[in-house]
Formats: sequence, C-alpha cells, structure tokens
Amino acid sequence: MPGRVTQQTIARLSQYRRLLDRLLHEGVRHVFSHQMAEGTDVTAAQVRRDLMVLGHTGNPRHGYNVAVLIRAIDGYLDASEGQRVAVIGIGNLGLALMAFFAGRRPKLSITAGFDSDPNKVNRVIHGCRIYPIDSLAQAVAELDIGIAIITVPAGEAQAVADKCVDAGIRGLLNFAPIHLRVPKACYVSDVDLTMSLEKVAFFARHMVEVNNAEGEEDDT
Amino acid sequence: MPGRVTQQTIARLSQYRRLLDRLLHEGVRHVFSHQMAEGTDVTAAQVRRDLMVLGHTGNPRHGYNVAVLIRAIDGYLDASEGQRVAVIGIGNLGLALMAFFAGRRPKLSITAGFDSDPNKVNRVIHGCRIYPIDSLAQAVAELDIGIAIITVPAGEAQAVADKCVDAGIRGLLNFAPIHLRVPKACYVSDVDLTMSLEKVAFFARHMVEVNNAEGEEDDT
DNA sequence: TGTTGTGAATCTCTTCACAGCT
DNA sequence: AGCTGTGAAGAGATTCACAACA
Repeated sequence: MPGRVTQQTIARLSQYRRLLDRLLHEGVRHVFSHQMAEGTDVTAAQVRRDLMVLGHTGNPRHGYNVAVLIRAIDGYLDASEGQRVAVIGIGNLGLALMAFFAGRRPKLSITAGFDSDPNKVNRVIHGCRIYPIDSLAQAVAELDIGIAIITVPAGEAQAVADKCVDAGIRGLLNFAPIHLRVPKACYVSDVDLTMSLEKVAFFARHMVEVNNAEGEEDDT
Repeated sequence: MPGRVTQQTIARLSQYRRLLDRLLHEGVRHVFSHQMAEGTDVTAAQVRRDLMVLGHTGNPRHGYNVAVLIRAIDGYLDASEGQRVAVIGIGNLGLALMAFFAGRRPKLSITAGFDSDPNKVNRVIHGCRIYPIDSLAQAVAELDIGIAIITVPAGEAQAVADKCVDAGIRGLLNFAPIHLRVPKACYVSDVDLTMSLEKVAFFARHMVEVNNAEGEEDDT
C-alpha cells in the first residue's frame, strides 16, 4: 500500500495515535494539527504532512475528527489479522517488557516467551507460556509469530537472531547492545539503552546547542 | 567544547566505543574505518566524518589505534568528574534498568532510586538505596545527581519531570509514553517502547521499501 | 477568519571523490 | 597500494507559504 513511507513518519503516526487515544478518552471530538503538534514534539506542518499518507480526512472548519483519525491510523499501522510477538530472553528486562506490553494493543500481542534456562521454561507469565529456545521454530510456526523482541545478553544475540530468521520471523526489536546481521528481508529496530543514556549524559552537559523544539513552554 | 554536534553523531560515537571496547578485549590493536563501519550500521565515510569531532588522528598505514581512539571518545563523551543518575519509578522496568546499567560505565553510575510506594523505600538494590519521591530534591543535591531515568506510569510522568527540573536535573531519559514539557535548558530523550514495537510490526509487513543499509550480508 | 493540503524552498545529514600521507 | 580527512555534491527530511475551502 505505501508508495514510500519513512520510518520517522511511521514512528510519529504511532505517537499521534497514542495522543488521540488519550484525547478521545478525555472526551475531545476534534483536533487541529497545531494541537496535535503541541501534544507531541513536532510542528503543525509536520503533522499535516505525515497525515497525508493516510489518504486523509480533516476539514478546515473543525480540523480532524478524533475517532475517525484514530481509525484511519489503525487501518494504516495495524495488520487486520493481528500480529503475534515473542519475547526471547526472560530476564529482568524480558519480564518487564512482557508486563509493559501486556494488553496494550489488541492487534499486537505478546504470545510466547523463550529462554534457554530450563528453570524458566513452562512457567506462564501474563498469560503466556515460556518455551525452551530449542522449540523456537516449531512454536513460531504453530502460534504464527512474526515478530521477536530480543532481550538476551549481547553474546547470544546474533545466534538468537539467526534462529529467528530461520523460523520465519521478519521483524526484530533488539535490546542487545550489538549490531545484528540479518538478511535484507528482515527488519531490525534497535533499542540501545546504553547509547540513549550516554546521549542524555552528553547533552545534559551541553544544553546550549540543542534546540529541542524551540517554541516550547516555560523557562523555569 | 563542541561547536555544533548532532545527536546522531553522539549516538554513533557511543556505538563505536562499544565496538572498540569489544575489539580491544579481543586483542585487536588497530582498525580501519571500513571495519568499524561493518561492526555498526554505517558507511566508512560516516565513521570518518563522525571521528572528526574528536580532533584526532588516525593514520593511513594502520588506521586507528583502538586504545587511543577509545580514550579519545571517553574524553569527548564522559564528564571527567563522572555523572550520577537516578531511576524514578521502581517497577519492573525500573528494576530491570538498574540491573542493566549496574557497573556498565564507571563515569555514569546509577546512584539512587526513587518511588512513591513506601514499601519500596529504603531497600537497597544493586548497591543503591531507594528513596521516597518526596525527598528527591534533597537527595539529588546531596548525591550530586544530574540525570534521571523516568519509569513511572504515563499519568505521573509530567509531575515527576517537573520535580526533577526543580531539583536541578538537566537530563532526562523518559520511558513513560507521553511527551514531557520541560524548560529548554533540560534535555529529554524518549525511549518509546510502544512506538518501537509498532514500527517493527509495520515494516515487518512492508519489508520491500526498507533499504536497511543495503550492502549487507546474506539473503537467507 | 482560520484551517487544511501540498508544491516549492530550505535545511540537515550522508555520501562522494580526491588530495595528501604513509 | 590503500588509507585518512574533508570540501563539495547529493539525498532526504522539514518547514514555508499559499491556494482552496468551510
């Protein structure tokens, strides 16, 4: 469907949707692009540009109908048949992510966990079973899992990624601090915690040159 | 010191350093830019361009001396006096992050935790004490904390951010799924887990149009 | 009047390509 | 022979600015 969408547009659509969900919850019916811009971290022009990929909605009188716009984003981002996700590596972080994502998006559900430690296998956490890593291919096929979250130590991450690819998984969310090599047909997004913290540490000391969305609020 | 450095250059320097640490550990003495490019996800030209900010140095014969380059990046990214970090919100994710960051970088140490739940207060986890959220300002001053990791629920995040700013914290790593409003002098980096997963889900279904660093390895 | 949708301009980041060095 | 460092070109993303519209 999409001719050519950038990763950042998809990222922002996800944020818009979250904002819109909250607004809907608060009883707001209509929003203007500049209001959406305020609630996220972008300009009004950027919001309108991003919404173009949806084929659009929106009128100059009331702006965008919140409920309609949410459905439009849902239709664009979500797979109608849903997508199932595995967490591989049931340590502190893996458990925290299972808790975090549990029940958050109906079309994107954590369905299984995997670990190499026999003590962790067969437990059921947040309604999903932990399988031995060796049964990955089989379980992925049976449960129709298309996405994996990798939370194993760096040293094991590449081997795990290879297994995922072999099992037919086409999307990886990688928390291991290492660059994964995968075939072009598999999409990887890295969440690099160390890098994120080091970035904050650096700019906390060099705040001057960051124009973190200028027209922003107060000043203490 | 930096005239104007971009966030992505800082992010990549952090990744180069991690790669170099590993190489040093493996006994590698010298690297060329194209080898560093392989180990991360960038081009050789990008690596060389990024390293320009260090002032430094590398020679056409052997490339870069690994140990020297690490020290150069250390000197650029790290505060010589070190920086102390607090984790606010000691739930699953907060605990996982305390474990993850424990002892990872000497110049960037998790020093305190904060939570509003009295049951969690005064415990000591990974060598650092959990304080009540009300004592934030005091503890931050006493322990000289400059950075906070926010892992509280979305509904509390803005209030927590405000307290952090008041307490003098100038860098925030935010895991709450909400856009924080802070003064321009405070730097915020968001780790948006939901967005990251939704991005993976989307591109896993639309792999075609992503040229995820083309010249990459195999093809199944 | 105040907003949307969007072509064009601008700005920012990445890649090219090559002189200079070893 | 093959690399580094970097000015200049190129690609890509964002913002401007305005016609169309309610």
